[in-house]
Amino acid sequence: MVRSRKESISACAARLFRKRGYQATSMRDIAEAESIKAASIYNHFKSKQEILSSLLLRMARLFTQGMQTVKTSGADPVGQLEQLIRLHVRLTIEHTDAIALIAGEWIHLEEPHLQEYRRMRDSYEAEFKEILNEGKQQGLLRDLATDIALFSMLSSLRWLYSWYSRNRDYPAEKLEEEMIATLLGGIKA
Amino acid sequence: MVRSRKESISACAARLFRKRGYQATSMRDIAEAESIKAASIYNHFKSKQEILSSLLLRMARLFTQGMQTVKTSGADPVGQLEQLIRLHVRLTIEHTDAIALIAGEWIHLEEPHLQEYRRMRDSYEAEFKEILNEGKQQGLLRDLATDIALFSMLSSLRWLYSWYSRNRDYPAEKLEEEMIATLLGGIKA
DNA sequence: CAACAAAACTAACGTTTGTTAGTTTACTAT
DNA sequence: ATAGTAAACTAACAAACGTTAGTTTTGTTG
Repeated sequence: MVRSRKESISACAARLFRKRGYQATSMRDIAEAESIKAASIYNHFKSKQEILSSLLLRMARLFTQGMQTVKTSGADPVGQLEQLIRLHVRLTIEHTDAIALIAGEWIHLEEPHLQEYRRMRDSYEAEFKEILNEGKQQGLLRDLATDIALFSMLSSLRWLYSWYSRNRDYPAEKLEEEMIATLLGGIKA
Repeated sequence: MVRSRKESISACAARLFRKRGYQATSMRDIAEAESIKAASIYNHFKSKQEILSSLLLRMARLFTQGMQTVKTSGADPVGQLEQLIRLHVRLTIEHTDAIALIAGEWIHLEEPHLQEYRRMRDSYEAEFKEILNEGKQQGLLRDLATDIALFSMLSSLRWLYSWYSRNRDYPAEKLEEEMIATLLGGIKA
């Protein structure tokens, strides 16, 4: 499989943005890692900002699509939560660098990308919360402060990239099961 | 209570570093927010880097001291975990901006501060893990992958500042109890 | 082989940045 | 009052940044 120069720049930028931060990574840094000159990047991206926004919005779209799949799966709330955990684990493994940017680097998005990103993130979290509430209502989840449970789950899932980076040999399947046990074990009725 | 200019600059920088990131915050930004000129900051700090490192190392020291208090308290492992959760909640409430920097901005620390920060963080996490292992050994905690449970708890605690910023009116006492229920509920035997 | 487009290059621009040097103002202690 | 220190100021520099313009190389297509 041949990876286009554009994709290669994207992956490279994701790695550097993650390691040093968006602002601390210069176009010259990215170019050097690609063995080209900074000006050449502008044949593929119209700005540094576009590199960041394309990375973040792609991840946001993958999560949004994943949520749609889960909600139309017909599973009960607990089953849906399991599917969401698997979604996070898989995206984390497949896009470790890009997903790391979700934790902090999204603040460097400029308009109109920032608004779009926030909208998708907020929708995702709202739908996640809905599933938790439904589970509680159906008696499948024990009584708990929904927004604290939500924030707690999302924190762990958001941070997973960091743990996975230090444990790359951990089998995906096993990681999914452990995450489900850890995150759902405490809230199931 | 009079807050010295130095403390005022620290608090101001923490707020800006959190909002825009360390690299994206200029000395002129901090100065303007303090209604002084950038050069005047150098009467209180010898560099921008020193502002960041003083903020982060202070928080690291507070956590290290808290851990020491907990370990010498004589409580059983579950009691110690409860105390640690309370520690995180309190420090989060008292130092919301500075604690937010722990999530991502520490990567901008330069040597030798970076090494010192990492050492304290790693020690803290190792001692946290020890308590989990002891709890498991004493049959107080159910069987689980210790490092995944550890990472999951720390993720939630690290992210707490974000939730708290959107829910500043939530009573501290109640937040402590909810966090204990959510984080320990799933792992107690 | 000729023609064209894609993608690399060199060179330079205007800004912004952290920091320094030197000077002036404000406050405090004798 | 005066001396001395702390903390503000003005002015400037050298480096690094994102980006642009214009040119050359590379690769493909008729």
